[in-house]
Amino acid sequence: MYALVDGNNFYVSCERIFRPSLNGRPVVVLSNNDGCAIARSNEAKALGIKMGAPWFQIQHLADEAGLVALSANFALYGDISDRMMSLAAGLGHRQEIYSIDESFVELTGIRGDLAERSHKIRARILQWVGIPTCIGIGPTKTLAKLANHVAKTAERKPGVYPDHYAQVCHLGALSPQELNAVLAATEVGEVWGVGRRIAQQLKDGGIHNALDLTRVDLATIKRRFSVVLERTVRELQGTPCMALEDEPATKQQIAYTRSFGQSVRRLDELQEAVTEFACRASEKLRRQGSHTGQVLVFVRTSPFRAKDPQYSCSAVFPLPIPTSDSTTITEAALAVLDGIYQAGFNYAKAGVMLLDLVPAERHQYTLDLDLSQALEQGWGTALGRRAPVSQHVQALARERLMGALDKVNGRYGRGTVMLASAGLAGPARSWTMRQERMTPRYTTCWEDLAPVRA
DNA sequence: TCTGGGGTCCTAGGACCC
DNA sequence: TCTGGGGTCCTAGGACCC
Repeated sequence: MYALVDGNNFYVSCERIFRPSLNGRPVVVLSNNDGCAIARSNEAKALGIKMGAPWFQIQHLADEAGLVALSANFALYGDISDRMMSLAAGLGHRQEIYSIDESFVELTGIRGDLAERSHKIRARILQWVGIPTCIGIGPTKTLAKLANHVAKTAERKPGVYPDHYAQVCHLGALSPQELNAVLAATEVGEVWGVGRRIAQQLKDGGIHNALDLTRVDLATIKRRFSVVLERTVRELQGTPCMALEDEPATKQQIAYTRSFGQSVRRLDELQEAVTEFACRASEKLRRQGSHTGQVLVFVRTSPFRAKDPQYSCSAVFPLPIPTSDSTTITEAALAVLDGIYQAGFNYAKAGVMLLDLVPAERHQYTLDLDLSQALEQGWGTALGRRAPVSQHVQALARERLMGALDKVNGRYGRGTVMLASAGLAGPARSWTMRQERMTPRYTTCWEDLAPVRA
């Protein structure tokens, strides 16, 4: 049996902890660049604001309906998430942190009334951290997800499901008739793993709700769609196909991409941005203990500016020796940028992606063969050659330099030490993000600590 | 004027190999 | 006239997730 613990309207709830005056009001949290709504309070949803709605299209609601918009404050959300996760873990023995606001908890071996236990954990998270959550329980992860959807919907929209499923819903405790009623009341597109495209195709085929989906022919689903959807159907039928993954998997690629605060035309500005992005991606790479073998850079104009000439291009720089060194990665990224940059466009976005990741401890040395030597003296001699000792010493020194860089930036703040080609902070960096409604980093920064009045 | 970021997995098709 | 069978690897694109 699995539980899924999910923070309600998570980013908005984080903001409300430190600003209780936002309770009861329509609130949205905006994406980077204050571009569009990525989290909405129930009141904002009631105003008809859709997920991903561009801010400039809903801005009028600020005056008309008291809508409050805030810039995304990921330092705050990450810290609140850690606190919520540690309490949610108390529900069972093993936990998989699935996203910033969701975790699966395995309930195998837990005795007693699971729903009652969940209500207690829920109350604790609300009181100790300040985040309202919903908990769904089911025999598979897909059913736990569905139960969570039921718990949330029963709380927010009365009438769809029985009221007592609100906040905590335990599908494993239902009779077959009750379970079928829940599945029948759930649109097929709400099932985890069924997106917009597949939902439409299923509906065209007469499969409208989750109950319909449990009754399809597995072989047909596999043939017409994929093994992925087949797995979803099995899970919906109660057969576990997805295990709990409590060890976070090492990433296979690492990206740092951003839209610019305003469009950028000049190469030197793009060079600044790409330097910064390459360094940030390299930091992430070192944090997970990997080296990269390929650096990809892309630039593109905005598809929303239909009148602008459009351009989008990317290219890869293969590194002869995998590395996590910021300067090497940046040099590679800038070389790619030189190759793909075209003058005369309004660039809206760029990114650096690190591919072909390998564990840092797996060293790879260049073969450095001298072919003529090999032919004259045999392969053994040629392979026996070693790169000069100085090269290894240099590599070691670089590693320590990067370690020191990360430590300094970790302690004194990001950007304390950086590569000069990233440009100096200030108005000169025209490409930096717009964040005009940012709240303080209440829990992760001394200067931003909330004052308490007597 | 103004539209996010970061991932994963699967599949089909082509290149290539024996 | 008539041209096999089986396999791997890589890439691009599509679908999904939050």
